[in-house]
Amino acid sequence: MARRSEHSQQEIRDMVLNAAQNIVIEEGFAGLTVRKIAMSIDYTVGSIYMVFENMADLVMHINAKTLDDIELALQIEQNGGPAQAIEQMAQAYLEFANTHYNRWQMIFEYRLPPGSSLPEWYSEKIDKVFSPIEHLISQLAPERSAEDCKRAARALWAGVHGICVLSLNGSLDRAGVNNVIASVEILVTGFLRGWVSRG
Amino acid sequence: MARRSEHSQQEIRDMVLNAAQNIVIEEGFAGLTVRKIAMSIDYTVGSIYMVFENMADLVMHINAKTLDDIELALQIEQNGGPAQAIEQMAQAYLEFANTHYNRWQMIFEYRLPPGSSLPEWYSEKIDKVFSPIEHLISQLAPERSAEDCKRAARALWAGVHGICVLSLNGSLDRAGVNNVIASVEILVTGFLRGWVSRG
DNA sequence: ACCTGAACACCGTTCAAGT
DNA sequence: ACCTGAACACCGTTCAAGT
Repeated sequence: MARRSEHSQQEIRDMVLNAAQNIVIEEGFAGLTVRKIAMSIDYTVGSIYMVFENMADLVMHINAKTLDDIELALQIEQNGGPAQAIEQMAQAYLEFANTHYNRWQMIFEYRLPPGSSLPEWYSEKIDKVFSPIEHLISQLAPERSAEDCKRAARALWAGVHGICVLSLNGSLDRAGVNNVIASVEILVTGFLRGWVSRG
Repeated sequence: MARRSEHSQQEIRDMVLNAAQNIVIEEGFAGLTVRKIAMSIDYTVGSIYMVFENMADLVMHINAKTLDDIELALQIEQNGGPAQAIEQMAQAYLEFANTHYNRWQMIFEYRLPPGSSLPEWYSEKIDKVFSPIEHLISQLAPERSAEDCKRAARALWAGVHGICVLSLNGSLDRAGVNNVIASVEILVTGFLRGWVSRG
C-alpha cells in the first residue's frame, strides 16, 4: 500500500497522541495497545514507531499532557486566604482525578523500565504543578525556611493524592465521592492548623 | 506425561502462591506470568488453573498475604503516647513499603476488572489494617465521634500512603529515603497537632 | 482424576519489501 | 522517503487428549 505523505510526521504524531489519549479515557491504560491506535488513525502498527520510540515514550507524552491539564485545573482564582486557596486546590485536584480518572491514574500506574529515570522535562512539569502550593504554604508561615515549606507542600499534596488514590480505587471506603471530599477537607484543615500553630 | 498426584491440590496451591510471590519480589507485578510460575514449580501452565480461577484470583491471594504482613509490621509495642505510636506506625508503614516495595506496590497497582468489586474477605483485611490507627486517633480526641475518628484515621493514613507512593516511585522528589521519613513526620505531626487542638 | 501441551486470540517491536 | 504487514517472541486462558 505505502501511501505517500498524506500527513506530515508531525501530523501523524499528533494523531497518534490524540487517538491514544481517547483510548486511555475510554478504556484506561490497560486498554491501550499499538494496534488499536493504528486502527483508529487508519495507519499500521509500524507507523507508530516512526513518530514515537516505543510505548513508554508515547505514555510519557500522554502523561505530560495530563500534567499540563492538572496544572490548569489547579489555577483557581484566590478570593480568600491562603488556607482557603489550598483547600480549594485540593478539592480541584480531587475533582480532576475523579472526572479524568483514567488519565490521572495512568500517571502513577505507569512504571518506567528499571534502570531508566524520569526525563528532565517531565520532572520539571511535576515541579510546576507543585510550585503554587509551595507558595501558598509559605504565605501561611513566613517564618519557616523555604525548604520546610517545600517539604510541607509536598507532604500535604502527597497526602491529598493518597486520599484520591485509595478512595477512587475503592480501597479506602465503599462510600461515594462525598466522603472523599470530607476526607480531603479533614486532612487539609487538620494539617494546616498544625502547620500555622507555633511549634 | 501426566504425573499422578505427587502433590495434593492444596500443596500445589501453596507452591503456586509461593513461587508467584517470589517472582513479584524479584521482578515486580509486570514480571509475573503463568508460564514463569509453572516453570518454577515444574508443572505446566494448565495446572495453575486447577488451583486458581485465573490471574486475578491469584493476584488477590498474593495481595492478601501482603496485607497480613503489613498488619503485622504495624504491630509496634507502644511505649509512648498515642501520637508517638501513630508516628511510629507511619514510619513502620513506610519501611514496609520500602523493603517490600514490589509486593506493596502490587496491592495498589492491580486494577480489578470493571464491573467486579473487591471480595468481602479482602475488604475485611483492609479494615483490619486500619483499625489500630482508628483506635489511637480516638484516644487522642475522645470527645469526637467514632465516625470522625474513622474518617480522620483514613484521611491521615491515605496521606501517609500518598507520601510513600509519590516518594518511592520518584514522582515527589529525587532525594533519598531520608527525606521521605521527614515528609511522613511532617504530615503526621502536623495533622495530629491540628486534630487535638480545639476547633 | 490429574495433568499435559497444543491451540487460540491476543500483546510490543522490528525490518525487509513495496511504492 | 514513507509506510506496510509479515514475522518474532511473548502474553492469559482453554480444553481435548493422554496416563
